[in-house]
Amino acid sequence: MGRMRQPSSIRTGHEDAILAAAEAVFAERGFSGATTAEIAARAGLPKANLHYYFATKAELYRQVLKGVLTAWLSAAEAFEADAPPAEVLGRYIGAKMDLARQRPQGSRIFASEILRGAPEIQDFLETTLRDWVESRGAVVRRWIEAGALKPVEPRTLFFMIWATTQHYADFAHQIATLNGGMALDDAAFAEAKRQVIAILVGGVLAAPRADIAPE
Amino acid sequence: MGRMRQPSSIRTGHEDAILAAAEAVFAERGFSGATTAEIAARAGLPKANLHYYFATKAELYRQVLKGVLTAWLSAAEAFEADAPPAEVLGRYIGAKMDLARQRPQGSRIFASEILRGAPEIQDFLETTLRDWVESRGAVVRRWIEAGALKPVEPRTLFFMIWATTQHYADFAHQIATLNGGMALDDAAFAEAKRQVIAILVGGVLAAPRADIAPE
DNA sequence: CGTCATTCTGACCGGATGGTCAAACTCCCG
DNA sequence: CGGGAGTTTGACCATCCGGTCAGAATGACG
Repeated sequence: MGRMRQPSSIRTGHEDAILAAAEAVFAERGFSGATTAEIAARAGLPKANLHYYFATKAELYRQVLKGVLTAWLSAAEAFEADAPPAEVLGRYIGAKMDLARQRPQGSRIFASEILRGAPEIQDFLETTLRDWVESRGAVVRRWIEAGALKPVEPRTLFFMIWATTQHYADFAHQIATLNGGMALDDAAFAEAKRQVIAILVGGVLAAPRADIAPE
Repeated sequence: MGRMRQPSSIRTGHEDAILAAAEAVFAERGFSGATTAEIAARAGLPKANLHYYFATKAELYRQVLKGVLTAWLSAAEAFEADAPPAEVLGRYIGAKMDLARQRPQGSRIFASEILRGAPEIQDFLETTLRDWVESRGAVVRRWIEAGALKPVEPRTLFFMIWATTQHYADFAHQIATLNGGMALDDAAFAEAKRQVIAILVGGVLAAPRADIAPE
């Protein structure tokens, strides 16, 4: 509506509509199953118009993925702050659970992309993500050395966190089916979030007293 | 080779070859991305011959899925035996980790199917799986009442187990990339398996002494 | 060896889909 | 009001892909 300068408001408006529609369709159908015709229809535009803004389906897909990774990086920041391990981990897991709840489509696109062998985001995995794992892994190792955590390979812990939190987005259909056919309501999800945090954090936190630790 | 009676050996032989090729291709490309031509080529047969044994791509896909679910049910049996919770859970998680290691393709096809909204296995989810969750959920609840487990919603526990174990199959590419570009070797996987079991079981087992349980 | 069922396969077809294009339309600015 | 940049769109095209089919090859059996 308002008049913008450089990128005409009509342009960004339509681009955003297309990106939103594309995110939904890619999440539902996967890259191969998605059609530009359906994306265009859901964005309320003729197909030719979509191709005016995004030359190819692959290019559009890449733009969508970029948005997804940006959101992921935001949640990843919850791992900052030097606080007690239980607090940092709990906050991080909570942030990832919230992301799975609020933007499940992004998680699904990411999962689908990895399943295909990450043809479009291999670079992200090898640079940004690898660096992230290395730096936070060092933090985890420090906690272990300080006796605050059980001795675990940091990556194993990250994988468990990612797997569990993203499961609530990627497998939401299965979860809903096992919930009587209805998606978890806010209360049920909040409770699941609490329990996931409790189990994971409780699972890696060093036992309160070493002398009674089992095994 | 040998002469069989009812199903000619040539028939079952080719069917098996096609099913194996199909499992690989469906896992790599998803249902939409897979082509009958590639499946046939990988099975060493002309495309028309594939369609002689399996009328449609969807029919072939269903057959592959059936095999996947059968394998899943086998692993699910590890939840039997009335033994201490830690043992039963550990054995079950271990079985699922082994399955993820040995038949990652099956897990990927399942994941891809759920992502699409389970168009082909909705029935399985609503019957077999729902029953399984209900019966084992009852077991978990009994453990909780007996004070052996922390009070958790059984489904939350199952989701965490499924998510984590299947992650090692579904996200193997990401794991490999974060492992320096190489898949986990047997030793690394065995160690991961041990830690996953320790964290999950340790996370739900009731604290050794209630009087020092946090929170 | 003759006959019939099964298996094999190259050639083909129709529909779907990603992408193109030229002609129109809109809007801004001088 | 004139004109050019930016935007819109129906019509169109080439390719890919699932699936068909007729006829040939193969094998089983009396």
